[in-house]
Amino acid sequence: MNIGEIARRAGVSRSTVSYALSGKRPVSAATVQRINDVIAELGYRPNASARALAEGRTRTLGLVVPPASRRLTDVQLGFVGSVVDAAAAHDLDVLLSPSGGDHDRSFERIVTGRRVDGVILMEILLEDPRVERLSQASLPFVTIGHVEHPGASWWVDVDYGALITRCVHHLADLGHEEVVLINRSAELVAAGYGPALRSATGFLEATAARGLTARTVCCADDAAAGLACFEQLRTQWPAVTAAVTINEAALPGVQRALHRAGLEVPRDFSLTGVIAERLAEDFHPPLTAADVPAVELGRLAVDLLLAQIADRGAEPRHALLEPPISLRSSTGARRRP
Amino acid sequence: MNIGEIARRAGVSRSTVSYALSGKRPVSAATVQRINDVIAELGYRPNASARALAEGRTRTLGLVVPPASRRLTDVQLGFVGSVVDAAAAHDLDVLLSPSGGDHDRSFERIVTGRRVDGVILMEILLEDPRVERLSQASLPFVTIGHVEHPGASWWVDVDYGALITRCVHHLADLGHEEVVLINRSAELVAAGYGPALRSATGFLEATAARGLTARTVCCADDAAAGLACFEQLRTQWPAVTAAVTINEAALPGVQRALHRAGLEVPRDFSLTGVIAERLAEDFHPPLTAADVPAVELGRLAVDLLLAQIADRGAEPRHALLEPPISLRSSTGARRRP
DNA sequence: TTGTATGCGTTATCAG
DNA sequence: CTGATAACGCATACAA
Repeated sequence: MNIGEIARRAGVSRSTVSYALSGKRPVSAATVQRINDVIAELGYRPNASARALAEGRTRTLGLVVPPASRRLTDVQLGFVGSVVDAAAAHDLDVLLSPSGGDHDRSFERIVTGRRVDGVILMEILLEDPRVERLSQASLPFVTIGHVEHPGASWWVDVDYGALITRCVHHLADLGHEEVVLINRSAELVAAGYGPALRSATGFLEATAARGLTARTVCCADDAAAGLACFEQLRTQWPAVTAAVTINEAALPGVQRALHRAGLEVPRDFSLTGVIAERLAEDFHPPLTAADVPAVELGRLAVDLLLAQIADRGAEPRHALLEPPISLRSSTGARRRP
Repeated sequence: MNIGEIARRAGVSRSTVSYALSGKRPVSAATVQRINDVIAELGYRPNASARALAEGRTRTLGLVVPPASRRLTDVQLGFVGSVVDAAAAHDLDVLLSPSGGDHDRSFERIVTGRRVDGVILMEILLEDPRVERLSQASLPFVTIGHVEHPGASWWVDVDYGALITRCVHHLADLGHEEVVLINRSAELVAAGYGPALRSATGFLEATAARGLTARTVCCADDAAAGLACFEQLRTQWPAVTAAVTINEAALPGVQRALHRAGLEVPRDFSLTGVIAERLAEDFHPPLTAADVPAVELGRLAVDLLLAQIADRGAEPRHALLEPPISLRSSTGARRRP
């Protein structure tokens, strides 16, 4: 079932069928009608590989995701979903590539096999070899997150530093004097994971600026770690009255630790941070937090990538989002002892 | 950068390069060496579209997922991750297609555009038009979940009916006499979602067999619904002392409702069901439940699909998994009033 | 408005 | 062991 067969049955040449389908050349109404009838009857669709070969583009976007072994967070899941949906809205398909670190077969296939017209890279490190690789491959790409020295590259990100700073000011305004940052895991920090490092920096600067005592703790991405982590920090720094966090997966454990310690939020303890909207609302009480606009970021990444593909010489663009903090019910004035 | 360029620089013909790469014809060691040097120097990789066109296969698998608007549950996320990883282990890429219901452009592209060698379909309904569509397209496919009359099709699934039955027997053995099934949403039930319907059937049969009073309630897939749902069922059927659930997303709400009602698990109330392992362990106390082996199901689906692609005339195969119930701490003897 | 011819980059068949 | 050359199915420049 190919274009030749359709042409034969419709009594026209193959190019006429092609042009009738693409509309890139006028075709008489009667001919179009006949062709469409045959196509409808046989359920014909152009072979994607042949079209890609002839056209020089695949109508496919690559999405590089962390391997399944590292569980996806809610925010990451939001990225994937919105990228796929945004691409579908443009009639583009999405090819998934699970990529861990260095020499990844799947990643190499994507980069160098001309399987995709462009790539969206998520969960990158401050120094990420994959960004280098894509640059020299001269394949259009957009990163969700930005490397330390983005130079002339395309990216979208959330300004973790600014958001954490806002959280700290909010707590300071409420009278808190000793606060803790519950960060992502020590491994991620050591590997150079941007959100973790930029949050830490923002936290230290903001607490210094407001004269607060700052504590920082790294916490693995699961509930058990959240529980252990919180209990430890309570015994180590009993004067801490508020926490800022970017660790979504630890929240259920933090919740349990608060309950177990008999702390009521926000009366006895304030909690805020940068968290996916759904999780912030699932918390009890709902978290005052900056909601990561994962869906918007994903859509934006697709938009930028398409702009870059359409005009490969275009000036690099980026977007650094700074969503407002949603005031819910998890922060309050520090209770004087 | 194509195979002709490599051939030219290596001083051989294009076919020799092709055979050196595929190994489908003997090539002298010296020639292979020379070719590999050139390839390494230029970083050449065969064009995937051209190869697919010539070879008649794409080395790509299609994965049909629910659209992002419907949030993925933990179990579904497990499917996606394990399918992608299993495919990568076979050097296959995965093309994602978000597909809601009937005539979906993305789904049609996949099915009829020869973009993939086979398809894995997840979250299907008991009567699913997409299964029909794939059948008549004679494209190899495997479903995660099975339609009502699977006939001669390939699928993998968890035996929800059997697992729920086991949960009921477990509760009956502990002396519970009035139990409730917290099912997925009413919309899913109405649409004919297999796990929801098979769980309901298994629940009713098992409770009848053991002479228990059975209650059933549908609950939307979020924490707020879980909370509302649980409070409602407590007032409506105050004699209920245990619940069975397959609704992961409602669990945080159920947890809060239990706490708010002052019920201690398992002393005052028992809770069990079919739940992703991670969520079962995150619950407080950890849930006695049948862990959905999402990773194994995904891997199995890929294996079956590859078997089908390798031998398209093969006898259809399927796998109905019945994982054991992990005894944790959320079920106990009914407390006599 | 339509038809012919060529190229896209590989694989695979047929000759040597 | 290696080289020409014909598919694969489509898009498009060139002719009419």
